[in-house]
Amino acid sequence: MQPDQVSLTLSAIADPTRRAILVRLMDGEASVKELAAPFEMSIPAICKHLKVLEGAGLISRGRNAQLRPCRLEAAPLREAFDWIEEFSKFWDGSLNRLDGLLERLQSADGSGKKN
Amino acid sequence: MQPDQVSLTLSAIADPTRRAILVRLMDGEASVKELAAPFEMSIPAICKHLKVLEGAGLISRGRNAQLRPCRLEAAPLREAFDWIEEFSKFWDGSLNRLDGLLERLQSADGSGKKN
DNA sequence: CAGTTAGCTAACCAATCGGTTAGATAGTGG
DNA sequence: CCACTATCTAACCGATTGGTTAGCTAACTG
Repeated sequence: MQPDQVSLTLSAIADPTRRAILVRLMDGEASVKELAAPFEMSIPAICKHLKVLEGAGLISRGRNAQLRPCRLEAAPLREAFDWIEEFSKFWDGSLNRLDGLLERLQSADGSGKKN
Repeated sequence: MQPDQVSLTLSAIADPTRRAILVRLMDGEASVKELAAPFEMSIPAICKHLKVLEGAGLISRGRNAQLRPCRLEAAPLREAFDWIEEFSKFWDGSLNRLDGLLERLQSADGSGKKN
């Protein structure tokens, strides 16, 4: 059973090395060697991480001479972001986020629906 | 090396079963048996998932007779949410391509500090 | 051309993950 | 006390993960 896109995205960014790579790519394209520089692991290890990121659609690769520059593709993050956001009314404790406020207004307005 | 909290949170919610459990807990507390009901896996498998969620601080457990009710603890999600949010500017527009273009123009224009 | 550089694949390894079954533990209720 | 219910632990298993080294391909460079 192949995993859904949200699972793919979340497990890709669950690794700190891969998160650091994505953060680095916010500054713009980078080659594999450039991406590998800050880490103490081998280039093939970075290649594997890049493959995971590419498999999740979080980066795309170009071609420039013998370089294969990586570019950030943030679109899949949106779905993961939206999933987590559903829980925003449960942190901060007191429903003081806009979402929670709106929900309370709605349920106060309609016929006494839920608790 | 123990993983940081964000990695812990993200890998906990990278699993669809665990995400479904958290969604269920938005409706309120539930026992292990109740949480296990929608799934085709054994109770011990669910126990393991709950242990992962508890280890990430995403649920807390109570005690009520022989029941060990689970309660949603959404606070750790906020950090993960905040991390992803940093990328929001890259997913709504085609801003990232413009950004990359601008950067390439800049580095072509400025001192060739590359590679 | 030969040599160097960038990147990839293959094979291997230990550790972790996600599930199982079997059995232990603890609380409830006749 | 006995039986039942709910939950957890232990031991095991196959698949996946995250890393390694060795060796390959492709493109630039002198």
